[in-house]
Amino acid sequence: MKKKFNFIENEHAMQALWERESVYTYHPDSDRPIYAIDTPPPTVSGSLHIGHIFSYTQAEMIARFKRMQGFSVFYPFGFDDNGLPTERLVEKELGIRAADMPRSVFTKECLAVSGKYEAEFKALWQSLGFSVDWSLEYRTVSETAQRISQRSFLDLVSKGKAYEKTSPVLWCPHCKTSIAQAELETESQPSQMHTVLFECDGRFLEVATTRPELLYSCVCLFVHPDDTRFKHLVGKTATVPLFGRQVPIYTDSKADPEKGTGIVLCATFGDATDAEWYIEHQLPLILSIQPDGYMAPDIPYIGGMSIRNAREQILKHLAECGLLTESKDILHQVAVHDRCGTSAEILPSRQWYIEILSERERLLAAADAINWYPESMKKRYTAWVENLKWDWCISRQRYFGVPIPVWYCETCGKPVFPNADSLPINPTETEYTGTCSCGGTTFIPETAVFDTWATSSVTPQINGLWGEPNSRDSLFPMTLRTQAHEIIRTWAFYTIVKSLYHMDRLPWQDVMISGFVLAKRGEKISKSKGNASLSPQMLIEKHSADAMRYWAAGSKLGTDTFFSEDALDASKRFMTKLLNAGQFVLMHLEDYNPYEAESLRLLPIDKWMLNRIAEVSAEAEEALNAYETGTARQILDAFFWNDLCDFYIEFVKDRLYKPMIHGKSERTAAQYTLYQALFSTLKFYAPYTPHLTEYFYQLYFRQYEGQSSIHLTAWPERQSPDATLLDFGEAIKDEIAIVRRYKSEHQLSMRADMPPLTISVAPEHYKWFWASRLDFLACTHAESVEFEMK
RNA sequence: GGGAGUAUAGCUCAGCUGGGAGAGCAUCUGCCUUACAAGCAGAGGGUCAUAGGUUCGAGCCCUGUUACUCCCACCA
Repeated sequence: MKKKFNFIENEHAMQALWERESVYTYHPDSDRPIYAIDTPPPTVSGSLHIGHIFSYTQAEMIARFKRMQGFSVFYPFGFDDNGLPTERLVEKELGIRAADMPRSVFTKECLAVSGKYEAEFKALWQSLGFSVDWSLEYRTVSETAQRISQRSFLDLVSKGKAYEKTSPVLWCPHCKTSIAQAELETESQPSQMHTVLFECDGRFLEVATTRPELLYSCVCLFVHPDDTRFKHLVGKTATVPLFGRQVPIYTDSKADPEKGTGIVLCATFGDATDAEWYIEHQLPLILSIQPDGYMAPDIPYIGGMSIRNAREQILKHLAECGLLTESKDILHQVAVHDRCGTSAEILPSRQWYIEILSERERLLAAADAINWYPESMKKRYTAWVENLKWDWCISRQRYFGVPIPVWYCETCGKPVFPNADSLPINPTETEYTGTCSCGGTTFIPETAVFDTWATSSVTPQINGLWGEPNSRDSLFPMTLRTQAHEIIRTWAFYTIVKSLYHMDRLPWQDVMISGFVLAKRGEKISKSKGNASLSPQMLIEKHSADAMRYWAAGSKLGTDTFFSEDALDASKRFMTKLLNAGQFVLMHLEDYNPYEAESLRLLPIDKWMLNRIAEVSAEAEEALNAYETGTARQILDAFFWNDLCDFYIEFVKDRLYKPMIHGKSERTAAQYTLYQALFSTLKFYAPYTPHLTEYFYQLYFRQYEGQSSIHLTAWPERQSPDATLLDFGEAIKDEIAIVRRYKSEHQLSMRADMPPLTISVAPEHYKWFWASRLDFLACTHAESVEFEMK
């Protein structure tokens, strides 16, 4: 009895083999063309989920394919383990708060926790059989990455692209840090629209607001310049309810006559428009909300309260004074911080920015110079760039991150920067020893850190060790960036910005954008939403890595998909089929030696099979060159299942078993063809199911083919196939199908005898049919067969 | 409100530059066929969301409509 094949044990064995033989090591001195992949370093913010497998596996298959195409593949892996996401993970996991301890202590905890998760991540990728060269692994918190990140910053400062200013900035009161426009998410929340009464010329003005707690910060009212209802008010002043202050009434075209009462109050700051007005109309600054999310202590009625309490309290007072005329329930779209879900506020503070608004045209042109796969993803990028409203704020008032290498002169406030050779540097730990241009010698260190994107946007430079003594300049520009579509506006965008500024060139040639795995209609699987019930580790242990990979390759690039365990049945079915087919072929190759190639006399059907391989190779290659793993898999599945298993093997089976009838050299011809067919099939599927294909390679093909792994062999030749021969194959398949249908319809066994057959064939196929008659008879169990020309 | 995507068999989806409507799963009917019953051979099943248009010809191109999804904007 044959022992049942254990796919999972085989996977462990093959992974050990790959490591032992350093199959995936990148050879910088190779004379092959380089194919460099800018792999996404997953954010260390929790465990990985099925969506990661989906998108990373699609990219991994490309790495394997490109290797077989003859490229020297640079396939690194990294972890993005600094910044707010990691902080939040650590705070949650350890039950601590960064603010409660010295930064050095907290940093130590972060390194430990992220290190633990990274080991988990790495184990997962390895258990999926990723062909990564792990010696190229990087962490964005590593010294080298920090040095490159700081070098990036200093380069931008020197080029005038990075600047600091005090101005209204998006602020998360929960995380107590500035945030970037890209970090906002919109959330629907129930709220109320309140109408409050201002007073002007002894009459009441109705003004609608959703944020009455900001009345204290009201600095003016706006009406639309064309709004005739309020023309008489323009230029006058109104009295803020409860607080009694006089504020001017101005016009601005952004005041929408249709919204609210047509009169809008401007507070510093209720929303982004307020911030714009503040700058455009040079309004005074009256702050209500503090960085910690509480109201300033000196505000009457609501000082020191939380925003929520302040709102209730102020409404109570307004109502008591008869200054509140209406409160209407509405569903409100609120901008929240994507990491914590807290409503973002706008506060003035000193932050560092990277200039992007002024370079819009250049950033748009960059999109045209990059190949987007699928093409439509480019529009997401251009739409984002066209709608930018703020320069990119890169500073964060947080703890665990790359320090911003800046001190400020105590005398004049001017920023000063470290020497390039002192990087990485932490200004809170190292004093600035120079002298300011104003003569000042005392300096205050910047305590903020870079946003995580400020560092992850230089992954091409980190991979290429930009500016380091051992830099790998030959990697630029990288060939391929792979990522999911949700971070086009962040990671892809910021990476392009940085490469253009630093090197005046694009970071990569191609971008491959994968879709998401959705849990149910429209819902994204993510750890924060708690629906990642199926852990990748468990699925791999239960179903095998190859099964997961085969599934991940199934959908069209860029489109979202659903996952259910049932979908893995198709994977298992395929793997069993490949296992059986492989074992069958090898059984018949036991007495075959490819080196003893006597003068081969291939039958037409054998030649057809070889031509089909060439054809399939070309078609699949074309799909894979466009990063369409799903399309390629369909082509391969049709070939393997229909042409090889159901047709060719059945057709030549008798020849293999009965050389006394068919002839010895005819049997060898079938063996030769099966050798080529199985080997090619294994190569075709090597990117998809690397473990199972490697199994057969090691078991049999390695002794003849030389390479230590199937993954170092070349993609099957794609010499142009003979079209007439391909037609002949289809014709003979049709004839076999007719016989099979006849038997099926008459409820006969496939081995049931058939009466004499007469087949009419195309003249150009006649001699090939004739040469195939013995195979044909055996396959159909017909008593005899005649071929006549059509 | 702006942009993008999707709509094809009961389910999940593929259909490239316009000419045959397809695959897997599910259902049904057969078949123990010296690799595989986790298989094989078949069958049924679709007005290709909808209304128009272009064309000799439209799932595919154009316009409108509807539904769903995603991204962005919208906090008066």
